[in-house]
Parts: sequence; structure tokens; C-alpha cells
Amino acid sequence: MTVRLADAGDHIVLKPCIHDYQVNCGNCRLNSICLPLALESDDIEQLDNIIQRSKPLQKSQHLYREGDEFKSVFAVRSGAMKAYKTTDDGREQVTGFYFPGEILGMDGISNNLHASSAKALETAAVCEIPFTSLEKLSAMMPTLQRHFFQLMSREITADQQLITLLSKNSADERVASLMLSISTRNSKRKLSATQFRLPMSRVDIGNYLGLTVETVSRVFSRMQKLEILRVDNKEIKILDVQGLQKMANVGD
Amino acid sequence: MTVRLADAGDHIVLKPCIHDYQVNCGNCRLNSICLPLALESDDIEQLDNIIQRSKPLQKSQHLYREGDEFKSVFAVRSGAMKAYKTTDDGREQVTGFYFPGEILGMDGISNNLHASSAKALETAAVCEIPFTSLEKLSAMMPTLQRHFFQLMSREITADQQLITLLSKNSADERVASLMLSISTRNSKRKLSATQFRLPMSRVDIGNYLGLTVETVSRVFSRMQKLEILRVDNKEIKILDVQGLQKMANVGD
DNA sequence: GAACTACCTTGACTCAAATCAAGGCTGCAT
DNA sequence: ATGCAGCCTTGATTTGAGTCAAGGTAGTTC
Repeated sequence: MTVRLADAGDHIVLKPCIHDYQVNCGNCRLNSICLPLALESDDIEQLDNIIQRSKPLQKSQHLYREGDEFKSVFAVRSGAMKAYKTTDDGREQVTGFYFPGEILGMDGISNNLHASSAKALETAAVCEIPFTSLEKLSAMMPTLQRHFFQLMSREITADQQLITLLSKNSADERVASLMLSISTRNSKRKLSATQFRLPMSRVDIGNYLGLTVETVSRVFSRMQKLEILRVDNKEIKILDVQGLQKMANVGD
Repeated sequence: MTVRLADAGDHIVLKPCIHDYQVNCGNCRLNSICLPLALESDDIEQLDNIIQRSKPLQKSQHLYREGDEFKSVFAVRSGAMKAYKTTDDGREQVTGFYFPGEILGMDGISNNLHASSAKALETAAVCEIPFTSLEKLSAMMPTLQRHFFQLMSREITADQQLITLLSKNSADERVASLMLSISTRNSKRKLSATQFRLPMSRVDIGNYLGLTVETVSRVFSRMQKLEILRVDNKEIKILDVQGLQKMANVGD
């Protein structure tokens, strides 16, 4: 059975081969997420000039690796990315999933080395923002400087959310929270909040949430039995948002 | 039995009532940790001018609370602080411990509201750095701007370390890692790396590491039995650094 | 210095998630 | 179409940390 991916027509199509190289920040339909600046059009043009748009990454291709020299941060334009660290004993800790309009790579600033690796979960296009140019432009444009401080701060609060989730919540609550997070982020980019395709594997979800694959799989089965979700491999349909919120144990 | 607190004379005395209000950034002995800038003395003076030094906080007094308006970031001058969030069901998640020279409050930038609360673990003095002034100064001083980006990035990598610890490591490994982290940070400020007094309670340690008090206590007992640490309430003496590293399971 | 409180430790028991094991799907390559 | 490899699911069993319970210790107040 086939499921429609998006309910909002052709806003952002998560299929390969539709990557518009001519897009610029001024007309990018993600700029309300990516750069919610009250930028003067002149400012946008300056920003646009420093941004490099390269050819799309294929699934499982790396954007950068832990230890690489840090030169740029990246905005996801289409597709999805994961950031992860490899622990001393070789296991993988996923530190974040990044969807269109979201920025990654900021952990590399502190040491001029990327502190994590970034890999495409599916065919993905990114905008590269060279950091030295961004710094110079920030010094000249107070709103941009402010905005970038805010982006970094948001990464910190997101990490703290995850810390709390890992430290205090059960397997059910963790998976439910992730589903709600993806749902919310989808609706921000005008995609369906209730129906979507997960770009990551169960292993990735487990590595993000501090759970094993088996546990993630069991939670999905449980949610399906409770008629909170319909799960068909990577296709997710949220049947009962309130039930999901209750399962996530989030205060509302 | 009494234990000397510091091995380096009167560098930083963790006892109350020795707080020098006349300190400025130029002569502060923490500036190699707090602001490792190759700042011109003129630059230091400008920075110094925006920094406010208020009277010390008493133990368990709040510096700010979750939801307060964000106005400033803070540098710890003496004592120790903890940052924490309260979960929807009233439990506490400690997101970080902050020692002299370390900066806290950066999670408030994203929403202009503090995303966590900060409380003194013992009598503590802080330097308040008003954020709007810092922004203005950053736009004028590239090294300061760069430095502040790096500080925020460091907070991100620290959070990612904690995420990995919570997600992948056993109780033994978590407690051992925290002891090593405190040891390292102590030696950076010329204090003993092997002997120190924990400013936080077992409950705080548990809330930071995602463990219960009982588990933290049992780990300390185990470490003592293995002659890795000597634990006398809050006094810690590391007897076997290599054993501790092995227990933390950190690659070297 | 007695009493109180907050903090810490230890033991016995329980339970949620990990581990171990096996089998089923899916989609790609031949 | 067939075979293969990676991914996902389900069941049985184990285990590390949580929970419950009780008692000890240190520091503070009166």
C-alpha cells in the first residue's frame, strides 16, 4: 500500500534529483526556518554571496568527519542528515538528526576541528556557509550576529533536552518524544505533522535515544497495538496525537 | 582527619569571605581559563568595563531561574554552581557543574529566557557580563567575537559528551568520568588533580549522571574497595589515576 | 550537648531494558 | 525471477540499576 508523503503539495519533495542549484537565500522557501531574520534585502544578498551550494550528497555519504578541519557550518536544503560521534570502544552515538532549514557543524568552532561526523540519511543537498566569512559579516550585521548566537544557543538547549530525555525517561517516552519532535519540525516546514517517512533506520533511532534496536522495535509495536501510530516500516502515521503526547509524558 | 584543600598555596581558596571586589579582568588569575584571548590590554580594559561584579551568592541561592528574562551570561569567580532544569513531573536534571573561570547562562540566548536555573553549590562569586554589551563589543573586537563563538561551541561539545556518557556508559563509567573531569578542570586552575572536595551532593551527582543516589553511593564504595579512590564524605583522594581511567573506559 | 535535619550508606528485592537467538521482510543486484 | 544482504521483528532469558526499607553520620540550631 502506498502512502502520500506530504499533504501540502510540492513544498519540499524528499525525493532525489530535485535540487535547485539556482536557489538563493532571498527566494529559498526555508528561510523562515533557516534564517528567521528581519534582514534587509541588501543584507540577504550579502549573506547569499558567501554561501556555497554544492552538488547533493548521496545516501550515507559524509559531509564531514570527526577530526576534519573545521571551515564551515552547513544548512540542510533537502533530505536529512545525522550527526554522530564514535565512542572509544567503537560504538556510535547519534547526537542529532537535521532536516531542511536546520544548521549543523557548530560543534567544530571550539577547536577548529569537527567534534562529530555528519552523514546523509538519504540524498541531501546542503548550503555551505564558510565560517570566516560568516564571522566577518556578523561583525558588520548585528542582526546576523545575534541570529547566529541564537542558533548556537538553540543547539545547546536541544542538547539539554536530549540529556534530560536520556537521563529521566523510559524507552516509550523517548521514542514518543522523538516522533513528536519530528512531527513538529515537519509542520514548521509545511509538511504533514501526522504522516511522514522516517529517513533514519531503527539502529539510528536507538543510537540517538540510548536504546537497542530491539527495544525501539518493541516500542513501535506497542504504539501500534495501542493504536497511537500506524507503522509500516519507515512510514509513520500518527493516529492519536494526544495519546502520543501522553506516552511522551510531556506537560502541556 | 583534616585534608588540605589545595596543593598550590592560596591560589583559589574555596572558603567563604575571601572575595576580592577589586579584581579586574586584567589581573584576574582565572583569565587564562575564562578568556584565553590574546587581547590587547586596551581590549581587556573595554571588556572589563562592561563586567559587573556583585556580592557573593550564599550556598543554594539562585543566580537565575528557568523562565527568567535573559540579560547576561556569568563567569564563576569562586565557589561552584550547578545548572539544572526541572522536568514536567517535577524531577531535577542537572545539566552542568561550573567551576571558577567557567561561563554559564548561554542557553538563555535563544529565547531571551533562561532555559535552566543556576544555583550556588557553596558560597560563590560571579562576574556578570551583560549580553547586549557583549554583543556590541564583539562586533567591534573580532577576537572577542571569535572567543564567544568558541565558548558556546565548547558548551555544545560538553553537552554531547554528556549525551554519550548517559546513553552508552554504565554507572561505574559515568561516576569515574565525572571524577576525571573534575580532576582535569582542577589542575587547569592550579589546584590538586588528585585531592579535592566535591561541592555537590550525591543527589546532584545522580541527577547529573542519570543515576539514583543509592547507585552513586554504591559506585563510590566500590571504587574505595578497589583502592581507586579514598572517599571521606565529600573529600576525594584519587589513589590510582590509571585505575580510574580504566574504570571510566576512556581511550588514551 | 541534645535534638533535629539533611545527607549518605547498605541490603533485599524488583523490573525495564539489554542480550541472545531465530526468523521474516525489503529492496537491490545478478 | 532468484539470491543475497541489510534491516526489522519477536520471543526467552539475563542483568544492572531502580525501588523500598532501614539505619548511620555530620552539621546546625537551640
